[in-house]
Amino acid sequence: MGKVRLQDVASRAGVSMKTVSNVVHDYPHVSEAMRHRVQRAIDELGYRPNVLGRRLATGRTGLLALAFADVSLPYFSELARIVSAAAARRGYRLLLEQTDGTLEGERAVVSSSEAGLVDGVIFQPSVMSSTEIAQHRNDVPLVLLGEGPAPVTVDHVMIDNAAAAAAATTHLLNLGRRRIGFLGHEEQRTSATSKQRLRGYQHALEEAGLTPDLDLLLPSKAVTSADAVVAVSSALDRGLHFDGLVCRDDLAAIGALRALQERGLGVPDDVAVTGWDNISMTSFTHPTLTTIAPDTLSLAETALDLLEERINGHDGMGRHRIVDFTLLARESAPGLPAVLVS
Amino acid sequence: MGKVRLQDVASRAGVSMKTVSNVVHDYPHVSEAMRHRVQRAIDELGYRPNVLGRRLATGRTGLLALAFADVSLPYFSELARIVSAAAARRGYRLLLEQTDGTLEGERAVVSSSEAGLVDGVIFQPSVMSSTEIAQHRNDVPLVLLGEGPAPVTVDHVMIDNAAAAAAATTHLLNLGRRRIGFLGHEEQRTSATSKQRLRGYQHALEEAGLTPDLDLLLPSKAVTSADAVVAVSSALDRGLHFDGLVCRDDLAAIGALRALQERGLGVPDDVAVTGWDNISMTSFTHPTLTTIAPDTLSLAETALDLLEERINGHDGMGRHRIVDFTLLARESAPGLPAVLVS
DNA sequence: CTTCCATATTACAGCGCTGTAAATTCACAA
DNA sequence: TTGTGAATTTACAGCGCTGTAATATGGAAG
Repeated sequence: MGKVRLQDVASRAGVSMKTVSNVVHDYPHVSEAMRHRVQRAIDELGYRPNVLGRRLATGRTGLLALAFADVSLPYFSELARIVSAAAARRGYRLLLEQTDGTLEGERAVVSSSEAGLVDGVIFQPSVMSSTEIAQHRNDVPLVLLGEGPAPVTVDHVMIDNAAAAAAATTHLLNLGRRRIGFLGHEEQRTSATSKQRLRGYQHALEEAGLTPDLDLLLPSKAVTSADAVVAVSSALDRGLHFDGLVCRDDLAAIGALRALQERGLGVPDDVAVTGWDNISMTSFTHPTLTTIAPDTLSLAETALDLLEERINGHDGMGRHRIVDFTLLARESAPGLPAVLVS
Repeated sequence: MGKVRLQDVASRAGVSMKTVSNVVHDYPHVSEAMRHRVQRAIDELGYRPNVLGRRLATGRTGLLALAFADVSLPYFSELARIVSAAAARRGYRLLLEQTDGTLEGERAVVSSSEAGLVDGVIFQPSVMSSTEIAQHRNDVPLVLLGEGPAPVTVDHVMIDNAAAAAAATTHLLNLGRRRIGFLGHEEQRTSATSKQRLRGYQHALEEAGLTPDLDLLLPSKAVTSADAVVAVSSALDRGLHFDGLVCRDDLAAIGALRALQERGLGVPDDVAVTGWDNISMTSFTHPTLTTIAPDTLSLAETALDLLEERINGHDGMGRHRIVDFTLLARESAPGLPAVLVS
C-alpha cells in the first residue's frame, strides 16, 4: 500500500488513466456512471495522487515559500501563520525557509539552488542589498517584504516605516515627554529597517522643535530582548536620563520593560515605552505595550496578490505597495485613542 | 532562463546527460578534465537541478514535514526552529504544516491526501485519538511528538509529563506553599497533555500529604494567555485563595502573571507561579518565570533519528522514547537550584 | 603491437502524471 | 436505417531526472 498508481486504478476500473485523472480533477465531461465506477476503484485501492508526478506534468507544485530570518521570532511566526492561512485559502501550501539573517542564507533563498520545488517565494531580507537581490537570476516569482530598499525590478510590500516611527515618537511627545530615546537598532551595519525608523524618529523630534541627542540612541547588539536589557541597563548605569523610549520592535521593548523594572523605574510614569509589530505577547506584558501594529493581514494578501500575478505570467516592472499600520496605545504609553495613519 | 535542463548542459558540454548528472552529484568515477568541462557548462548556463525530476526518479524529496497546531504559539515556533536546524544538518528541509488543532486538520496530516511530497512526517497531535492515528493508512514514515497516547505501532517521543508536573508542584511545596492551583487545562475535552500534567500535580500533592481541592483547578477556555487572564481573574473575583500556581504552559503562566498583577498580588510573594515549555519570553517577564524546560534539542534529534530509520526502511513496532526535562527556578518561584530529572 | 582489464562514459527506460489530439460512443433527426 | 454533431473516452508523448546495464577508452602487461 501507499504504492497505488493511477494506472492501478485505471486497470481496476477498466478505463484509461486519463479518465481516472479526469475524475480526480472533477473534469466536467465525465458521465455519472463512469465517475462512480472510478471513484469506487479509487476508494477501494486507497489511491492518493502523487504531487510530484503531477507537478512534473503541469509545472506547478502548489507550494509557496516564505523566507525570513528566524521562525522563532514572534513577529515572523505570527506573520507565517497569517500568510499560511491566506495561502491556504488560495490553494497553496507554505514552505517556511529560514535564513538565520545571514548573507549566505539569504543568497540561498534568491538563487534557489534547487529550482522547481515552489511556485513562488515571499522573502523578507535582513542583510542582502537591493542591488544584490536584483542581480540574482530569478527563475522563480519573487515578492519582497519589509523595509529593505527593494530593487525596482522586484515586487515589494511594506509599511511606511518612517511615518510609523514618527507616529510613535509623536505619541510620546504628546504625552509631554521630551527626552525620548531610540532603542534597538543594530550596533554596526544598521539595517535598512532601523535606518528608516530612526529617520522617522528624528523627523518627529525636529518637527516638535527638539534637537535629537545622539546619546539617546541606544543600539543593541542583536535583535533580542536580552540585548535590549543590556543596552538599557548600561545606559542607566552611565547615568543617562530619558522619559520616553521608542523601541525598534516589541522584543526590544519587552527587554526595556524588564531593564527599567529592575532599576525600579516605573512605566509609563518614569519612562513611556513604545514597541513595534504588535506581537501577541504585547497584550500580556506588565504593563501592556503600546506598539505599532502593521496591517499584517493586508500585507499577506497584497504579497500573495502580487505573487500570484507573477506566477500567472505577469512580467512588468516591480510594483511597490504600502500597507497601513495602526498605533495601538496601551499602558506603557497611554493616552490617545488608536490612530490610523496610512 | 530558469529553463535550463540537464540536456542543455549535456549538449553544451558535448557529453551525455548522465555524465552531467554524475558531476552534479560528485559521483567518484568522473575524470578531472570532464568534471571541469561539465562544471563550466553548468556555470555558463546557470543550470539548477530540478528537484521534482530528481524526486520522481529517486523516490525522495529531501523534505520532511513538521505538523502541529499553530506556528504562532511560541513553543511550536521555537521547536520548529530547532527541528529545522537539526533537519538541515541531515540534509533535509522542513515543511511546516498547521492543523489549527482541529480534527479535520489533523486528519489531513495523517492521511496525507497528497502523497509523495515529503519523505517523512513529525507530528504533534492535539485532538486526534491514538486509535484513529493508528487506523490511518500510513504511506509515509511518521513520528509522533508530545503527550497524546501514541498507538503502539507508531514511533513516539515525549517527556515524562506526570513527572515534570510533579516536579513543578513539589518545587512550590518546598517553598512552603500549601494552596497550590493548577491553571490552564482545557475546560471540556481535557487533552491528554493536560490530563498527564494534572495527574503529576495531584500525585505530588498527595505525596506531601495534602488533599487536592477541586476548586483549585482553574480550567482555561483555550490555550492562550488571554483565556488564562480570564480564568485567574474570575477565580480571584469569586474569592478563591491560593499561594501557588502550576500552569499548564508558559502562555497560561504569563496570563496568570498579568491577572495577579492587575489585582495587586505579588509574584512570588503572594503567589508563586510555574510555567511549562521554557519559551524564550519567560526570561523577560516581570518577574522571570520558573518553568519546565523540555530538552527540545534532544527531542528533535531523537525524533529525526527514528524518522530517518523509518525512511530507510525500518519496519518494526513503534518505539517510544522519553527525553529529559529540567525545572528552571527563576523569580516567579525561586529557591532551589536547577534540578535535573529524567 | 596485441590483449586485457579497470575505469570512464553513454543509451535507454521509466518514475507518476496530464495535455493534446484523435477515436469512440451516443442521442436524435432525417 | 443512416447520418450528424456533441459528449465521452482513450492513446500517446513527454515533463526532468537517475539507475542499470552496456559500451568505449586507455594504460599496463604480454
